[in-house]
Amino acid sequence: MHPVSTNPAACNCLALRQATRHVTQFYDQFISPLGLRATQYSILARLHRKGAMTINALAAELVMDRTTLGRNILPLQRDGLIAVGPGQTDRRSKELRLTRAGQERFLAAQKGWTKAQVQFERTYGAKRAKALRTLLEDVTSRDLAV
Amino acid sequence: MHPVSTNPAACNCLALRQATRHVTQFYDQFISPLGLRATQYSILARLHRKGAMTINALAAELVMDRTTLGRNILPLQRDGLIAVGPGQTDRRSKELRLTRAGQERFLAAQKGWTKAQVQFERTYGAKRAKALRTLLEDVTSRDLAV
DNA sequence: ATCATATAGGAGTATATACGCCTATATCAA
DNA sequence: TTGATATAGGCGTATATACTCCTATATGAT
Repeated sequence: MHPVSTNPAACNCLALRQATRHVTQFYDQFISPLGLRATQYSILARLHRKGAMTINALAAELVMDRTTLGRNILPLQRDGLIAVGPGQTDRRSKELRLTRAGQERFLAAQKGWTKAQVQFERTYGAKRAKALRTLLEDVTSRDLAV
Repeated sequence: MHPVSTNPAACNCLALRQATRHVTQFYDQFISPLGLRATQYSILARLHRKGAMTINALAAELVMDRTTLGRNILPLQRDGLIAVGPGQTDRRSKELRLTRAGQERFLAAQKGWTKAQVQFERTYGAKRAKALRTLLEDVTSRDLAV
């Protein structure tokens, strides 16, 4: 009924990458005028919801390589949106926290995000979007290790 | 029943980006030892299946920005995997084609891709993968323009 | 034929992504 | 206490992504 698809045109990875490029450009139309890229928005959003946390902890939550997050925080730090301090208990770690400016920037960008989300779900269908997120979260949380 | 979700934790864009990072790393484990990244593999695969085409045409097929593809072909060209020549009818365009070395590299990498695809579908479920691809292709082909 | 417009692609710039190797600190066993 | 090991994070390097502005060529109207 559902054999494994080794049809080269049915690459799960390519389908994901194409959809992500397409959707990221759409969301970025709404949030980049407010001074944040998609990745930056997700970083500030997480710090806003969860409070201060270390690079490793935040990278794990965002399903992002530790070193990638290390690069991604640089422009945010440079622009004064996040502050980086030593970890409370572990001197090796760095704690990331939203600054006042970062919180304000995030709240402004959130208005753009909401417009993008609403328009996306109207076009694509809220039911379909929910089904997609469920499948995506299942992929993301699954251990695919070799 | 299915209201538009403006729950900040239910961002369609973030769900896509996280899943793409996760799955790309998995597929890359299989194909990068054979000398290609995921994006590079998709470029060579398309040229192999469709034959020579211009930058604009290939970028459209891969749902990739024209300028992004222009950068992405540089290492492939440098390594002699693709050749870039003038367009047949339009002197403004550049025609991309697989070289012999490119074809061989692709065919070798395809073995790795097949292993990744098979293992992914065994872990995630072939039926679920099919459903995911259908939803993703629907997103990708849809005009989301503001 | 000429000029306005449209299209193909490149260059500069900036961020995003991740691998391998490195240093510093923490932890745990003897 | 000390030595082995594990963990937090940085740095070098390379590719990936896309925006803006630019040049060259093609096309279409007059």
